[in-house]
Amino acid sequence: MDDQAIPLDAETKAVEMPEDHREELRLWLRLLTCTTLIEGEVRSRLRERFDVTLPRFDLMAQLDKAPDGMTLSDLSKRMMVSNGNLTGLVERLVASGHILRTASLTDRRATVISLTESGRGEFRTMAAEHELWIADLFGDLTEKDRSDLMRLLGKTKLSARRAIQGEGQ
Amino acid sequence: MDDQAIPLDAETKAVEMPEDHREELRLWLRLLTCTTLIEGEVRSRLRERFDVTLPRFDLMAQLDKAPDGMTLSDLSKRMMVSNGNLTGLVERLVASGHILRTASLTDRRATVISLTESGRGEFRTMAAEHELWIADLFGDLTEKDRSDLMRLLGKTKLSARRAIQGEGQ
DNA sequence: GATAATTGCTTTAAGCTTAAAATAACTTGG
DNA sequence: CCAAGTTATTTTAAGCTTAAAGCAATTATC
Repeated sequence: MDDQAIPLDAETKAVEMPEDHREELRLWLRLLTCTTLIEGEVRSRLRERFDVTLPRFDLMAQLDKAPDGMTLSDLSKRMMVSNGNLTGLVERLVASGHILRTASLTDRRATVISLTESGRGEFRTMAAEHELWIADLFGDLTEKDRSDLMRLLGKTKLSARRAIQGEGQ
Repeated sequence: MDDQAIPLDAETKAVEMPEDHREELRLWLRLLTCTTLIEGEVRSRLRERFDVTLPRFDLMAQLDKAPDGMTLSDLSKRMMVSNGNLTGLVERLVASGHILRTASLTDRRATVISLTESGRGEFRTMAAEHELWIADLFGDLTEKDRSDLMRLLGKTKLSARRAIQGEGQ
């Protein structure tokens, strides 16, 4: 920690100098800005157009991909939200008739959640329009931009997972 | 909606066929996943390490960049959150001694928010460590990856803004 | 088969977030 | 000046979100 009087050569500097990571920070902030911007717009359009919240839409989107339903734990992992969060969300969606709870046949702790007929219908209608919004929001990117971005985000995802997994050691 | 018997050539198809935009949708979901993943990790480290929430940290980060303080409206725009949201957040940060409210000299409606001495000190300590976390989370990306990603996200940001601005017409 | 550890879910308390409505202060155009 | 419109902020109601604690059911281990 105490700086020696002896001057450091470039190589030593590269190793010893505390690098600044402002570039990564700016990258993170831009990533966050993009997401917040798009998410906010989608949220507001879902509300205006269908009077539905984003979390509700997200939950239904997961269920639409699982014709036989999913347990709360599966949903929790897929949606990356806490278990307790889902309890309330599911409650409200059951109350509004969009989803159904059934006791699991194989595990008496678990409940299986699935879309009702009308829930699925409503979701599909919203999803079709939602897809167009997304296409428009990303509309100025070329095909190549999109595939490059996809690849780089894939790499980012892996990097983050590595950093997160690695910490517990 | 009724399909004609006459087969469409490729060009006509490209124009008339309702394109599917699953690619853009997957891109959006991946963007969201990356952000959620990183944001969740940062949130949890801030809590464990400094017992502070992400919104509090974000607010202080804005203030640290504005030595003379900012009004609530400025903060609201920068942080992309609602005005009402800030009222409560600011209240709690004042209560904990991190920030200060002063009446604006030029506008009696407005209040100027700024960091206290200790608030700034605490923030800088957290920010230094936070920067290392981010560097680590993005650590598997090369210099080129990062600059490519930065550029593509910049393009995405502009595209989204265009789509959002354009809607009001 | 009994004990221990894990898993699935709910509850709780606290805080975050939004949209919408309300209040107060400022600005602008006659 | 003054009415009309805008801007800065707060309040409200509803819902979202998390972490942590707790309970019940399952799985693993001996």
